[in-house]
Amino acid sequence: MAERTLILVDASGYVFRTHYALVNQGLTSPDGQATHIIMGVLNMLDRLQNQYADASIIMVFDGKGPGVRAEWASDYKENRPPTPQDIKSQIPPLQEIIRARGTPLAVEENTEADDIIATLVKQAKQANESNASKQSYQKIIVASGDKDLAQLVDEQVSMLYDDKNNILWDIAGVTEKYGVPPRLIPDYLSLIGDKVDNIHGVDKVGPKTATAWLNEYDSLQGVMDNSDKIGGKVGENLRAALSYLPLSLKMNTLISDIPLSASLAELEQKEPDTNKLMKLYTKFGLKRFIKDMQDIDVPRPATTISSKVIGGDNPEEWSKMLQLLQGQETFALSLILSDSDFMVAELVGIAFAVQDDAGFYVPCGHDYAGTTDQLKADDILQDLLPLLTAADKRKVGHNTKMIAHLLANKYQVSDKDCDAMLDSSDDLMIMSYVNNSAEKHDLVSLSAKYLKQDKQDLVDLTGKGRSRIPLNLLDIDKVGAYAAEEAALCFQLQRELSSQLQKENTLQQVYEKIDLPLVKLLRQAERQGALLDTKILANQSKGIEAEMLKLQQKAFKLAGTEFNINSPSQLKEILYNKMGFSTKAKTSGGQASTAEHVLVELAKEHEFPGLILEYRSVSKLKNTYTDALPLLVNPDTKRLHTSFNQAVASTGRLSSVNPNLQNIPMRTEAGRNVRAAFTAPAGMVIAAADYSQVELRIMAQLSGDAALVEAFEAGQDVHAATAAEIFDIPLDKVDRDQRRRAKIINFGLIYGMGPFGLAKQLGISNKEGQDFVALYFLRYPGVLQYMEDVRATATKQGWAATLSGRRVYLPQINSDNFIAKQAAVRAAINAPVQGSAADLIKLAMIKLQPQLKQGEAHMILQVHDELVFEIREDLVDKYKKIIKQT
DNA sequence: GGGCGGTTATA
DNA sequence: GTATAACCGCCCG
Repeated sequence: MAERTLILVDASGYVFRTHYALVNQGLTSPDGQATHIIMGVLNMLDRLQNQYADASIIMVFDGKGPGVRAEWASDYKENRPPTPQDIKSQIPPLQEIIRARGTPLAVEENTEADDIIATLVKQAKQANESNASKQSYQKIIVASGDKDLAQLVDEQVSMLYDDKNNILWDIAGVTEKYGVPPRLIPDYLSLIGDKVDNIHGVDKVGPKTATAWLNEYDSLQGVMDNSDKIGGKVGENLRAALSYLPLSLKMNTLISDIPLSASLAELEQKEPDTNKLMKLYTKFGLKRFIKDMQDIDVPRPATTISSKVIGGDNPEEWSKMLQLLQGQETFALSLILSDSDFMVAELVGIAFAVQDDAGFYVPCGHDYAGTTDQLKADDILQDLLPLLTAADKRKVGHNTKMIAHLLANKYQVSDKDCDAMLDSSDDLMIMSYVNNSAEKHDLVSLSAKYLKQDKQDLVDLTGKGRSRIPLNLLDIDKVGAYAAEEAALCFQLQRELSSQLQKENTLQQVYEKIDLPLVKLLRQAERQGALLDTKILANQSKGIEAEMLKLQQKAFKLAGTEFNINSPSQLKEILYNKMGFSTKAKTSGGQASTAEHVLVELAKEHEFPGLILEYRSVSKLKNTYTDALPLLVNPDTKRLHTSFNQAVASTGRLSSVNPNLQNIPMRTEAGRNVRAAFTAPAGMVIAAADYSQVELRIMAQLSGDAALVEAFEAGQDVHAATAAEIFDIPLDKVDRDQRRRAKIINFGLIYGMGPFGLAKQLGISNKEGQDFVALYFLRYPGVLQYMEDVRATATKQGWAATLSGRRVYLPQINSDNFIAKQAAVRAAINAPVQGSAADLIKLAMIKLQPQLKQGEAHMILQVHDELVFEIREDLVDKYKKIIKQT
């Protein structure tokens, strides 16, 4: 059992105490709201957390509402003056801040903090006695200046009466202070009474008399029983009070069995929500707390790069900076953005470098209390735009598409200016990708690889997950040092990567003629976005939900038990242990697989696996598409903006994220309904153009195989032609199954499939598979030759090349691990095919874009061999020709 | 919350 | 038997 200290803070008590202590300090937030209580209580909390570093601290507040004592005595607290507005207004934000700090907070409606504390004390003691409890409390401390709470003190519980001077009372301490032990505190208070709370005591009895009586007769009951022995006026008063003293005692006794909405075990310190916290601190002008949060020790390698922050209080510096940039042929820039989503991001600051060892940072969007003066983003960009768009000035950035998005989205920079900027920029991410797509392209990796420099990592600055602090809330100097370093490293990297590309002319060409010019088209397509009919999808979701429920119920019935149908591991248990199906395949983890192809097999013997397949298919549709896509529609543009990643796919393909619009369903009827939700605005239509059999055509081109080339040149159905060849029959005698099998071979070919895989796919024996492949290569000897060539050169060089000269490196092709090596060989065979097709469509996009007039036709998506456009209805024929021709 | 395995959507 | 992205469950810290 873990042992620690539990501190229960009478937060409401502190609220009142700090109010009267600090009310004259005039502390306010930027918008004039009083903050002295927030400040005072947080200071107290910080003190406690520092002093009791390992303690569990719970902040306990009074809840709204009259509470049970008002039922017992209708005049309870009647003499209290109304709570000052200054106090009332600070409690909700204070509680919000405490919650954001992750510090547990206990508050219950119609309940006083004292009673909650008494209840928690009781729970803590029970935990200490229980063997089942995971947590025990070595010490229980009640932090309060309120004498009521002194009654809780015993061998396990002490009371922190004054946290500043660390005055901690045990039983002896309480006894010394009040003259009676803690257990008699309610009795003591009842005799004295409380004018303000309207708890009636005995007239003329104060602390002295109360102490004396209690020491004589041991308890209030004892005093009452002996009331006739007490003479004089106080004796009379005591006898007069006998009727109501039991009620007073009840009022003064804390209640320790309050039903709590969160038990002690649930009141745990959590990770702070730093983002929210920074916002709250900023809102209330709590500068010290902001500084504390920003004061993160960033592990920094010794850097030789100097940084300078250009503030808004010094416009001449900015002018000098601009002049400096004007005099340069090349400058690097690094943008600090508020968000990774290009549709949302705003500029926080911008860094420049014109030399290897220095950078400048111009902050403009830091947004916390206590920032130094900043220039305005609009002014900076207005001054900068001529430089950014100047054709004779080379800009260097990392992920320049993002930079252009920001300018276009938030700072009204025109498409023309964005294009002009991108046309005169180098993108280090793209340069690295062209140089070697198999490596990483982030600046930390590039700095390490090309410059042997240890670049500061962004997460060291911001933290991650819930504790991440957005860059606009981070200290200007810290972000400035980071951004300036980044800009200087970009400046250096451009030189290194340029010379790297120049060593290989074909790579230089791929960069200049394909991947770099593509950046601006992708930005436009992403910005244009796709229009989505969310009503259609919402309807589908509803239908699917009902269907899922039905399928699930049926499946439970057949299985004879309920289980999580989404869990492969639970399904595996049901299928193979409970229901007795035989396992057909294993997962990579060695477990019995429940993958689609397995369930298809099992579905032949029983209804159950088919139900699972059906359920999976519809739940995939719902979770990934019909439910998820509408959530990603941008509220401003009402469109779906994917982001094309130009530097992840090893072969040169693009990929699409947030959302992935390259895997919208197509094959099944229900899936195609998702496609139907992609629409065009009035007067426009969606149009798609795709290459026919592009990869096989490229295989024909690469191999020069006579039969394959001829099939395409004659305009034949290539799968039928292949069937005719290998089954040795006339083209017009090929049946459906023969065509199907030929198609499988053709595709397998592109993927570097061997006889074994083919046999499995076609459901034939390994021997038949071998015969098939042999026969294929007999008919297409050029293809065989090509594959052997690729295998040999890839093994020798470590890479394979596409038609445009793009390289696909295969790090594992000389691996000692046979499996890994074989996989690399297959990738080597596929890479020129897939990669050349990627080059081809990229070139087509670049050629096409200038022919698409604004407002008439827009490219909105690329799906590997397909381009999707939005075209004005009346111009479809015109653009159809242009697109097809191009 | 992060990472990974399993599964499934696309070309 | 190539290339991707996203979702869910599950385990870990």
